[in-house]
Amino acid sequence: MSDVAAVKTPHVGPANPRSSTLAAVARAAAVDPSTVSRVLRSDPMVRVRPETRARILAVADELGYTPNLIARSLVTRKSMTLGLIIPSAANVVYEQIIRGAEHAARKAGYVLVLTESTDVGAVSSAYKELVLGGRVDGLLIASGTSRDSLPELLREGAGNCLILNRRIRGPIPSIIEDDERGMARGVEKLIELGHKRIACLAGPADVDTAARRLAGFKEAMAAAGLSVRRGYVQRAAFDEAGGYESMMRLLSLPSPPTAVAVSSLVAATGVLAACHAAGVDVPGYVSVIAFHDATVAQYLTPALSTIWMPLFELGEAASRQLVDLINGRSIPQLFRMQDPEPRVIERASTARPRGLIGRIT
Amino acid sequence: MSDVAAVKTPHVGPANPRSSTLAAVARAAAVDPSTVSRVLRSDPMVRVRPETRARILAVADELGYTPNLIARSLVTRKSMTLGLIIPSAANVVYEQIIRGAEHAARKAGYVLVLTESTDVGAVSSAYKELVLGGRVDGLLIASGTSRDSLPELLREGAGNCLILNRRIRGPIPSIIEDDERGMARGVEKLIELGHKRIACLAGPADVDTAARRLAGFKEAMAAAGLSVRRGYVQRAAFDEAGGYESMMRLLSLPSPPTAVAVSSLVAATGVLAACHAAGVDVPGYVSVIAFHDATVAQYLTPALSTIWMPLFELGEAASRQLVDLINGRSIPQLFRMQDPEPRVIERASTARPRGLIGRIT
DNA sequence: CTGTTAGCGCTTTCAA
DNA sequence: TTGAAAGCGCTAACAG
Repeated sequence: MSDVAAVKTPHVGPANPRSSTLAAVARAAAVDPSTVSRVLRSDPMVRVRPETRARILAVADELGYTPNLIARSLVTRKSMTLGLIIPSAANVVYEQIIRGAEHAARKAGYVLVLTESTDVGAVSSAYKELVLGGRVDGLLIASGTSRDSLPELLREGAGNCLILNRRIRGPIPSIIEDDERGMARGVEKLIELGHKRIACLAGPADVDTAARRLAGFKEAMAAAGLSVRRGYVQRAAFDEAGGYESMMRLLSLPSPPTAVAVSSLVAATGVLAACHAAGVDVPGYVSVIAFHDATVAQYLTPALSTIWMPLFELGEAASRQLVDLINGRSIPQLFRMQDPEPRVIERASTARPRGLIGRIT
Repeated sequence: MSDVAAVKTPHVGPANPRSSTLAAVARAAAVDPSTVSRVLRSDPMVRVRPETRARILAVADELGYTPNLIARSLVTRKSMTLGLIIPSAANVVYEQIIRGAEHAARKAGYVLVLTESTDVGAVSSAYKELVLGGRVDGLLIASGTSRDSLPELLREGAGNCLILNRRIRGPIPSIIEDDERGMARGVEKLIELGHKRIACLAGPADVDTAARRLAGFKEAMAAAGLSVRRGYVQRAAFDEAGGYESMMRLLSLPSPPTAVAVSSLVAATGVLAACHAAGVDVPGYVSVIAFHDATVAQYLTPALSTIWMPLFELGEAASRQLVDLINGRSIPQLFRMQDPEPRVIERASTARPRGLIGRIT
């Protein structure tokens, strides 16, 4: 009764904005903190008198109460947060994955946070900081470009991790697109148009997706009984400069291709630039098709034909599987997206080969 | 002595990967937890016997100890995390900001997490979840496109927030680029080339940056004694479609401009596409310059002249100021980046006006 | 239906 | 130089 005990600020520290506490709400509503906790989490299993609930809700609202998730995490041992590590957020391809992952995470009650890191070493420290530090319950790893470069830490059973859009040796499960099939669809379309001298502008040799897209190219060529000519497979970085240079090399070949399948949408921008610089007409002289689709494709000159892949769905599936993993359900070690299927979007950059123009219908 | 007390799992919950605890390290090193804490945070103020320190370090390493940041946050009341809310990570413009913000945050000992949200309502709930929930110490808000749309919550003194690249009425401080100056530089360049009939492809009327870029356009025109013709200011969304449609409208004018200053790099892609579709040569018939620079600009057809802005530096400054704010230092209510200065990067999309070709020099 | 009792893992006075 | 004790804000048994 005589204990006036004003609210004390125990540790000084900078004045961060802080919501009132659960205890304060309890006091004001004249109930026990545990009751407030039950009501506010609206645990449906728990029965509380409507009148009490109403009072608590009213007080909480009046006091502008927001639960301290840090405190909650400490006791529940879960943060209800998923982490996504990406090499670069600015890639139109990743954006679709991000949106899908975000969507599915939210649907499962999780928040998604992104961390950029090109550096594979950073992935390992992010794992320690985020997962072991308790800030996220699981990690989607879309970074670490090369096939075998994930550090030991991750290869030796880092829990609650999922490799996204990449297949890596080791115990961590992966979820990937059917890159082989996607690329094969694109090449088949080129073949269907009448092309025989088809080149592949493949990505870096040590990148898993690049390898699988190249495999799809080769499969489709072989299936049609077409041979891949010398110099028709060019390795290039997945960026504009890589596409530009590789295309220049292709054009300088004694007998250049009549069509090129490009492993990356960004690189394809460089390919078009190279053709323009070399005074080569697309698709008159050479057809171009790119892996992955995005809005920008239809605004390039000429509008770029693309291979649409289920990127949004990949992101969704990744979040769903990670949540399963976190909840102790078992998930496949390697999941390959099969649905919806890749499909070719024909725009202005593909046409019948130059040799055939005017000769066939 | 008889107490064998095996490690118990108090609450069941899914088996999240958990590092060993500080208490475990203390036990193994036969010291008090507080001593371990002191050593591991390597507080330089605190003096501990080298021998003890070494032992603790060794044990911690052996046990693979990673501090639980959640627990630490609960007591220190800081998460050492900064949040960045962006409308879309896929924009090349934001990428530069993100990198800068990340860089400065890390330098100050903070981790940066991104959250995508176009929806302005989501900004408000993110504030509650992240800042009030204690998950981040401060928030950089680059979202909320329209000038006045930030919800009440934010306008009435949300602490530890900084509006990034946007000026919004209300108590929250902002940090912006000198958009007026940047756009003016671009227009001056066009004027210098001899253009008089210059149009501005401005962004949406309710977006602050768009308004300021348009202001810069008008200033530069007025300063040169040039009038802005009817229909020469087009409003368009900051995307490819917006640029495309607006350029088409400009081209259908009775007397079309000889040069266009475009408020957005993404929209400029649409502008080039429109010119191509309309059979209009760039820069022969019309010159195009775009606000903001990125790698892709030099690979468009034709290579796009741009106005380079200090985006990386903007991100850096934003993080720095937010950290200051968090630490109780005062920061300017409105900070306008002045350094480094905007500069025009001339590429192939700008040239002397068609009327002057062959007539001057 | 609600209160009591213990902590989650860490930091931080205050003593020794 | 180190230990003891208290507690951050919340949840989750277990009683009542």
